[in-house]
Amino acid sequence: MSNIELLPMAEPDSSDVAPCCPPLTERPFTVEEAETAAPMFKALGDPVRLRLFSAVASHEGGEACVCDIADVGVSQPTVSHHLKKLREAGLLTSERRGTWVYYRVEPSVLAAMGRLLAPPHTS
Amino acid sequence: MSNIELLPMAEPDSSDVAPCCPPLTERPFTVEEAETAAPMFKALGDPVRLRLFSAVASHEGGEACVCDIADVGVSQPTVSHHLKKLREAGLLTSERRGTWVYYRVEPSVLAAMGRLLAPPHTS
DNA sequence: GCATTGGTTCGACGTATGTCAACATAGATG
DNA sequence: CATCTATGTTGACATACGTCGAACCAATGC
Repeated sequence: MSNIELLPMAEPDSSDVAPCCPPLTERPFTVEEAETAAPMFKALGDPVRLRLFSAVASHEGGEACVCDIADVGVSQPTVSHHLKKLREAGLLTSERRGTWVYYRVEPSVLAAMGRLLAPPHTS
Repeated sequence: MSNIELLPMAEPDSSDVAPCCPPLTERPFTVEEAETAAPMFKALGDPVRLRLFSAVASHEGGEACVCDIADVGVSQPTVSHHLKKLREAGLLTSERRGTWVYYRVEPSVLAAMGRLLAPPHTS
């Protein structure tokens, strides 16, 4: 049911993060809105990055070690490069724990992008 | 009132667009899924294109004349170039009616992209 | 300390991209 | 037909991007 809000909510802004822009269909984007939102789409606009992001997002707990997702057909420096791009776009965060580096998705960003693409009321 | 499908449908591949992929968080994308979905994100990954797309999508009836949306700060050939990119990505369709050319959004694509970004079940 | 494994950073290279000015095309209008 | 307006296309240019190998840091184990 609607037990989605029962989480401790450690980060107080984790529910309304990235109120960057209204749905694309609501009104024409301003220059600022476009320059804020476009980098997120751009980051997902490469097949390798999309696979890396999907691999992290679909992994247990939305978190994955680089070693678990690095098999995407390009060299390891290239994987690192793409993960950095995803980090810079705000879609992923990274953390080193001992030997390995773990990447996790920023759930609020996913929700915000989904809201951007919400279809208009097809009444 | 569901007369949306009464159009002649000149291009046969414009109707079944984008049952392309599951949500990004469901499982790691395959190479094919990534190469299908990435171009759509890529097309929205430029600020000018994002503004053009939003301008069309938010216009009355999801349709707009080029002359109504061309004021985005770049030259007219550049606008035309970006609209072509959005067309090639399957996000927009164009149609000439008399003097003006009208662009409209492909609603199914919007829905498909929104589904891609659906957040995981936080149960 | 030294070797090993995991991951990032650094150059370098070829290709793609965004942009414009100039030209071309399509309808409308005289 | 001539001309004007609205879009699209072409060619050129600077910049950004994706990719790799090599060099470099970070933790672990000998």
